[in-house]
Amino acid sequence: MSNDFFELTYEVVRNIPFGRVTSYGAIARCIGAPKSARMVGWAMNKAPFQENQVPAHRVVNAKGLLTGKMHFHGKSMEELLLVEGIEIKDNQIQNFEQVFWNPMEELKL
DNA sequence: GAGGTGACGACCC
DNA sequence: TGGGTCGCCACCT
Repeated sequence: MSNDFFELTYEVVRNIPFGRVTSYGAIARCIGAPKSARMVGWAMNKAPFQENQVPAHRVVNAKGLLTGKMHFHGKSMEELLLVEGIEIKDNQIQNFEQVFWNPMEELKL
């Protein structure tokens, strides 16, 4: 199943707990494709098209920067993350390490 | 059918 | 320490 990559990506993102965020690279590495971080981003692009809702707003780059907020229509990632209690300043997550959620640690695949 | 792009990351200089 | 470049693979033109 070549689509396992996307499936796993969506599943991992879906498992992100409330008030936590993660990075594309972390997910990519968790599914066994550390060099395909970009694919994770592309998967996020396809996420809204999936029937299963994917909290893509909880996924940011390794720096905690909301690079993909422009792709969101309607409410901004900032707003969604702010509701979860995550502080955002200048499109960057404050206390990134604090709110960062490592799929490897929690999922332990 | 081929080339270029992209919600990134890591390596090199 | 910081900036620039390459890699990666699917989707779009």
